[in-house]
Amino acid sequence: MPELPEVETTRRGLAPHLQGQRVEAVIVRNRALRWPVPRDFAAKVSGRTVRAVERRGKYLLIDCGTGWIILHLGMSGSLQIVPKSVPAGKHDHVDLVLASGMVARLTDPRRFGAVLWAPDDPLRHPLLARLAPEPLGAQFDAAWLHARTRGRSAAIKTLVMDSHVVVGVGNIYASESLFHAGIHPGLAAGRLSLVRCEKLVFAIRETLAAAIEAGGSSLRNYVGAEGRPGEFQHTYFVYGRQGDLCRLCGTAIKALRHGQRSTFFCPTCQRR
DNA sequence: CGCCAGGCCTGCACGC
DNA sequence: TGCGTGCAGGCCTGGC
Repeated sequence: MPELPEVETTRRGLAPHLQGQRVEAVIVRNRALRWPVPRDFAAKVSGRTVRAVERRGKYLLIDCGTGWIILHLGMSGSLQIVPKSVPAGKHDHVDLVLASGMVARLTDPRRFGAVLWAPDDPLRHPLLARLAPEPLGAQFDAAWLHARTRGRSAAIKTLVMDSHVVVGVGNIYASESLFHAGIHPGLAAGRLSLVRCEKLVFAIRETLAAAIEAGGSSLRNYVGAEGRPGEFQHTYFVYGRQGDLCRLCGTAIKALRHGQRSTFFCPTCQRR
């Protein structure tokens, strides 16, 4: 589910409720996430006051002063702020009970998400240490994308989703960005010219920024921290639109598979 | 029943 | 030898 825009939407919704709040208690109902929630997680976090809620790629980072919570929403996760009187449901695995009387509650039916503890700089954690630049940051530019794709024969779609090339772009926004850049998803990445790298970088930034603006996309069960669904899915040009007509040229949208993931594109607007 | 689903790690065989 | 690459598999539940 959540790609960068959904994670950023969650971060923005969460931050005002968490910042400066003391975590009175931590309830772990199910440790069996993507990786087990550390046994001492509750002990590490209880009693700490949250300094900041940050994000790196699709990871949420909660600064507890004495260490950081590293949180990933996986495929089906969401993190919501609710009053602590709200009873926990079947898929509510972790609660941070706040002094304010609210809880930050992690819900994740498929349990592909993660809740980890980093005693120091979370950016040095093995999962984060080798991540590519942020797509909305200055480091991610045409020169970077061009350099990272030289000599690569894999489809550009695959590389756009590779966190060593750029972080945060998942299956939906990869298809959408390539559409906006006019690039065929199956193009061998190494054949992308610098000018087209420029277009793709621009398209990725614009697509993600617009999605954040819309509060992310809601497919199935995604909701932001305040429980509001995102609206960006109404703006899709290609994702999930196989057989529907291209909003720009009227050609039927086609589907492909790259690395077991479905890809959608307009055969007229997108060229190799 | 089988297949699909927004993520991401590991491991394998293969070809250069 | 060591990459890059495309797979399959794993972690899970739920909807069609």
